[in-house]
Amino acid sequence: MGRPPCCDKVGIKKGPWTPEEDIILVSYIQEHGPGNWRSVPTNTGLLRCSKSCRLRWTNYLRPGIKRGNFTPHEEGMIIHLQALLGNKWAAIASYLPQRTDNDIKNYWNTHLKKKLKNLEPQSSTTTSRLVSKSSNIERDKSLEFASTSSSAATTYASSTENISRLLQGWMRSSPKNTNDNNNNRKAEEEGGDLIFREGFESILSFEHMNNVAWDKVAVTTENYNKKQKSDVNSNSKNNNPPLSFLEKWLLDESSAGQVEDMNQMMELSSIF
DNA sequence: AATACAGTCAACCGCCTAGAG
DNA sequence: ACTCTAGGCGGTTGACTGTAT
Repeated sequence: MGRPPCCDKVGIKKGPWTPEEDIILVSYIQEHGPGNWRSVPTNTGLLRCSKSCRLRWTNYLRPGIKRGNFTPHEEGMIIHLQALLGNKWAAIASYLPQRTDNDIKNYWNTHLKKKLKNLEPQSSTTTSRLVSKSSNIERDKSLEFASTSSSAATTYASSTENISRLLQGWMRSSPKNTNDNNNNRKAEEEGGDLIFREGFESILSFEHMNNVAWDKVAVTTENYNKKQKSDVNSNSKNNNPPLSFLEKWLLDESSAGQVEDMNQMMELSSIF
């Protein structure tokens, strides 16, 4: 007898999410906070399984997600961390809070693997040299992340982004924002209200919006912030090394590529 | 213009784990 | 101590788009 499905698959919808579904999910999470995914389909009427709801939230709708091109620094961090941790995408993502594990995994599989393979004959000795090389190659490229390399699903991708921006607008409006969140969004602060408004107006322009409980898609961020707090607490219990060290190492842009040999890499590995 | 091929990425599948009962 | 289940994770798939021929 095989493992039972995570949810009753009869009548479960699959495939890409629609804007309407996103709004329903976002409004529900806004009210109840993320978690208890099992009850989400039941309570919202979404014909999606709980896993699908969780995935959609964590990978696309969650506030603070950065979409689009990876910067050379992010790229370097991913390469460093992949060398240290292996394909532990969730662990790697925990050091790139604006990126999702899925995004990092996709980026690794589609870009970095290839890039490292191409560089391998020239420099097989150290990961960090690879980082340095790849960083240099990309250094002159734009750091902007507004447009993605592929325009796949462009129409709806922008809608998703708008939902995310809307949520960021909520987060900004909350006095409980963490310093980290504030720092991460520093660049977005300029014109933030405009972005918020644009996102909001864009969402309002969707068809079929009459069915959405807009009174629920409202001001309070209490539940979400509570969850965020508890997530911060639970993160302190995970197996990751102290962020203070990694911050020093990873977040110091100038240090990228300065670790010259594998011995140093191994020293770093030993803390894990 | 039509077709084939390659690249990208959102979403699914199934296994693993932690925690509740 | 054991079972059950929700949530988390990594691997993989398939739809879609862009590019080459």
